[in-house]
Amino acid sequence: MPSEKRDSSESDRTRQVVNHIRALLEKGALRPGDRIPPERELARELGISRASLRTGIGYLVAMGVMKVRHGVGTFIEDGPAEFNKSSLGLMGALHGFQFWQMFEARLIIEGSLAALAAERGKDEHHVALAEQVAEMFSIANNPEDFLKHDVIFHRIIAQASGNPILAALIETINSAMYEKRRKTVKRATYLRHMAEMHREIFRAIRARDAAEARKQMEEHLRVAEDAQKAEPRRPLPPGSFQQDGEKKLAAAHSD
Amino acid sequence: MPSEKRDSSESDRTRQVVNHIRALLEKGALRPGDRIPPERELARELGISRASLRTGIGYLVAMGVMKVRHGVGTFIEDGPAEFNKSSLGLMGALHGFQFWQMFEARLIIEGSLAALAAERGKDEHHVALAEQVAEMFSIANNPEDFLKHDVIFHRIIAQASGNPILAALIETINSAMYEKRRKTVKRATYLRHMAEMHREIFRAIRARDAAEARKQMEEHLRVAEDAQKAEPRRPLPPGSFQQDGEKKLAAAHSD
DNA sequence: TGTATTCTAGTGGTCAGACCATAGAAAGCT
DNA sequence: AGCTTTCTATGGTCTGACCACTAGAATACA
Repeated sequence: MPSEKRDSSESDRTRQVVNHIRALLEKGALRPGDRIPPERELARELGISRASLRTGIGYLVAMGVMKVRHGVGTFIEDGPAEFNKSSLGLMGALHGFQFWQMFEARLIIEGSLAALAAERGKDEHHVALAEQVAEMFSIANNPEDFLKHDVIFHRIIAQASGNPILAALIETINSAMYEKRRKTVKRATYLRHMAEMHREIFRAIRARDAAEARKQMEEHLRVAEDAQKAEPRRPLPPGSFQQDGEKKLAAAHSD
Repeated sequence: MPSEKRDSSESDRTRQVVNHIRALLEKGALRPGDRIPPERELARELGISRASLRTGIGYLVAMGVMKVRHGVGTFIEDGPAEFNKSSLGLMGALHGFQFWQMFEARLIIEGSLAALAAERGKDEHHVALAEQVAEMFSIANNPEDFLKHDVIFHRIIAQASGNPILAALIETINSAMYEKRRKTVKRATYLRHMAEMHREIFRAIRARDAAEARKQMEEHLRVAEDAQKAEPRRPLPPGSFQQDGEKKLAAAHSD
């Protein structure tokens, strides 16, 4: 008999819970924002202990599919698609990610996202982008607020690209970088320049000029990276990535 | 006082466990493949119940940082960096990912990966790639084995790119597609053509021709996608993605 | 002596039930 | 009405017992 593919990382009960939820999601019986039944009740329905149910829920929470609110209930995540915020940080700790690599990944993905958005963006996206750009200009002296609109601007582009998978990936990366960006932008004196760059990106997207959109986005991100680099080098805060770390090729051949 | 950023998805005990492991990873006291102490023992050390410890471990397992082997022990994951295999599938069920979107993401990321590999690849990578290509030619009539070398080939390129973050992302995507590819390749009669395409990619990388490497890779993936599409359309197997699904813009504006 | 079988210690998986902590709703007070 | 207190529902944690799996040791067999 051909043995079934088993992801040995999940035990039977956990798998049972995950499949149950997945089935409900695929059937459309469960949608973002919905609440699932109380643990005691759902455990009884599934015929498993509450502890096992909680293991399965924890698994789904860790993957960014569900969210638990103590004293309130357990819900299907309803924000933009992304992997769990801390996942990249943990993987960084394990595999020695470095910051320039995050910027590189961001440059590649967001560049393509901008190009796709130029090709596929609808009017509603153009409107939303224009609004964010306008906001950036109007409050160009409040770094905190500025960053907020910056994040939304990029998120709309991801949305406009029509590829939610790439959107989820970049959302994960940006989440991991958010704290650092927040500190950087705080002392930024170039917010107006930033706003102008965003406007250029927007114009290219609205003009459906994919190549230009990519170019502007890449330039924008390079400037952002340089600004980051210019930051005073403080000792590594807890949870940051390593400064260096060569990896061996060995693992690549694992069967 | 500025309130601390709290990821409300993790309770205190879970956080405690995750931070403990993270700290050990960052300190280098824990490396890929290492085993952590037995649950009963570690729980006592941390001063928490075994149940809580297990919650934390489950969290780390779900994020692909650890792996549990029943009856043996709990280990730090030692394979290539990637998010949990089922994460993309779950997110797909939740956000309606489609297959063409996976191919598109793959095209973009692997194209860039090939270009980076051309720029940064070392001799050892060239050697390893050549070996895989040779294997592909030699066993071009055994689809199962062929796919194995195909996977390794792409993994080496990711490694050679020098960006483990992008490598982890593509590894996650490829994992999610593996089962489907396995079925496709089974009836493939064009394996020799595939091998030739891989050889072209390899040559471009060895010649350090980034543009050509990207071009060849993209062409290769387009052919692979067409082969996939030519597959007989069977009813959606459990765990697959939806056929269609427009998303609203609303979520993008969430604060 | 070498091999197959059985046993056993170690370790993760599940269960049951109790009690704690939190958030929101309801009731009571002024 | 508006504030405070209490109650209720729901998730969080603990304890300790028992089940299930794995690997290696001990044993039996040839």
